[in-house]
Amino acid sequence: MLMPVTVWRTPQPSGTQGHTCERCEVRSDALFGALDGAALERLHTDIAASQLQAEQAVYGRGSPGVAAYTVREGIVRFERCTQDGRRRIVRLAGRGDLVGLEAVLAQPYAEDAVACTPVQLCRLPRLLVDALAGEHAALRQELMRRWQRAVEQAVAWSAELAVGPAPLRMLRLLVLLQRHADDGRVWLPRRDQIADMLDLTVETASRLVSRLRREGVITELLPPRHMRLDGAALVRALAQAER
Amino acid sequence: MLMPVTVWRTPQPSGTQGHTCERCEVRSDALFGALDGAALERLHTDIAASQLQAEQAVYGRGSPGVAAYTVREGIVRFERCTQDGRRRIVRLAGRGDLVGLEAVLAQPYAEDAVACTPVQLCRLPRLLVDALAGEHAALRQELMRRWQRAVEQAVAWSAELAVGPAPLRMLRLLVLLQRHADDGRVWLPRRDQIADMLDLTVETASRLVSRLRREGVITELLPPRHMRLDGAALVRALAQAER
DNA sequence: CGAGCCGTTGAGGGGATTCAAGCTCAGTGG
DNA sequence: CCACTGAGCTTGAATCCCCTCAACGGCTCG
Repeated sequence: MLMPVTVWRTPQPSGTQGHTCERCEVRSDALFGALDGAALERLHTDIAASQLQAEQAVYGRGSPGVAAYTVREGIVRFERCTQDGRRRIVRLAGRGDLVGLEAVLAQPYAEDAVACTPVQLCRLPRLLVDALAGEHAALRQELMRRWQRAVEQAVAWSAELAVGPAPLRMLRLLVLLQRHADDGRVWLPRRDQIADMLDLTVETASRLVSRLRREGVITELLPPRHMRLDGAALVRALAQAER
Repeated sequence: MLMPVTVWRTPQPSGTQGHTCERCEVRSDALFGALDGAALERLHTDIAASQLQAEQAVYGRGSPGVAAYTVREGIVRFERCTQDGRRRIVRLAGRGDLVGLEAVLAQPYAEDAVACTPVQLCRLPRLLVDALAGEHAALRQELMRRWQRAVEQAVAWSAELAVGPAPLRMLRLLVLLQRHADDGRVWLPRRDQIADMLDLTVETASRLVSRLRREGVITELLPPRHMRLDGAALVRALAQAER
């Protein structure tokens, strides 16, 4: 099943292989930011950069974890199904985030990971990460920090997006999406995706978006799935909704 | 503020210091299960066992993380406050779980951790864990596994307990509590705590418990905060609620 | 006893869902 | 060219679930 290519402002990668980790634009955020030049030199020949279109899978729940991925550009979502078969979106990852950490433990992936926008990734094979972690204590430290961050994001998701009245949850989602903004253009999920993030029905999600559009908080852009956010109006709406 | 001591069936520790990690009843589940006898010997003189009453704090959000804790007995909850000041319970830990992992990274604790029942803990100072982790790769591996488990539990909480109709969420909570059962006696949280776990009001929580009691799923025991669960009835109720 | 905490139950209202219809837009094939 | 189709989104009306507000009972403790 092939998805239509949505136009999205992403810098083109110089190739699937030819970038150097030393000059990586997300190096300071990324896992290997902790390493020195020599280790990086050895490293970047083993790392493959890949690019995915929106709605393509990064990996699937249950498949053997052979690599983790650094998100260089774009947004990735984590999906899971409840026991009664309804899909739930449980977390988002953006630029600089590390996804599929369980691969480092040689465990199968715990969730489905899917690209929300066109996405650029760096593939970090387990064996490579293992080898480097054996030598570099700083890398081990950084790995553990990543895990801790994942815990905090998961907890924040359930403490912020899963509770309270629907309009408030929607506003909090907008705040989160704004953090992944690309030069003022913010990703606006499809209505059924919003519904699966906030535990709503498509209809309610649609009503909420419509209201925010009328109030000027959201301005939908072309192509679809893009918006501009009025930060001030968002803050105002939040302050009012939290009372 | 001192809490009344509720009677709860817990094996008494032999002392605050004198246990040997080698014979620890949770060793196979615990962090240091990965270590050999010699390392354990050196270890157990540095580890302090402590006992908390129900509702006593293990640690508080923001305070400097100087130690992680292994739960030897009892249940610990993690609390957090939303921006609008309402309390939320975001996760539970039980026998064999490791809490306060962020201390290993010398980070402040991310949440409040509070004993739900009388609790026995082993205190693992950061410096000790750091030192051992430097020497033993197996321990590092186990630490990372713990982090991964924490992520999965946090995700499961928001995917299972935070979504769907209230009766269903309540039943799923019972399933979770059952896993922490102590010889058939299951901890039954106070109504306001149930409310903070499932994002309900106290009244709704009370109504749900009452209904389950009438239906025979729950039998409340003395002293308060104890119950017996009818597993078969629970499964039946779940099957019906998930349709 | 009175006060306060914890739990329970009822009545009423509001917010989200359900059910239903209709819209726009892109792709398809006559 | 245009009818037809399906996906995504929107809107309305009716229903239902959970919240709000309120009162009350049991219990412990000062």
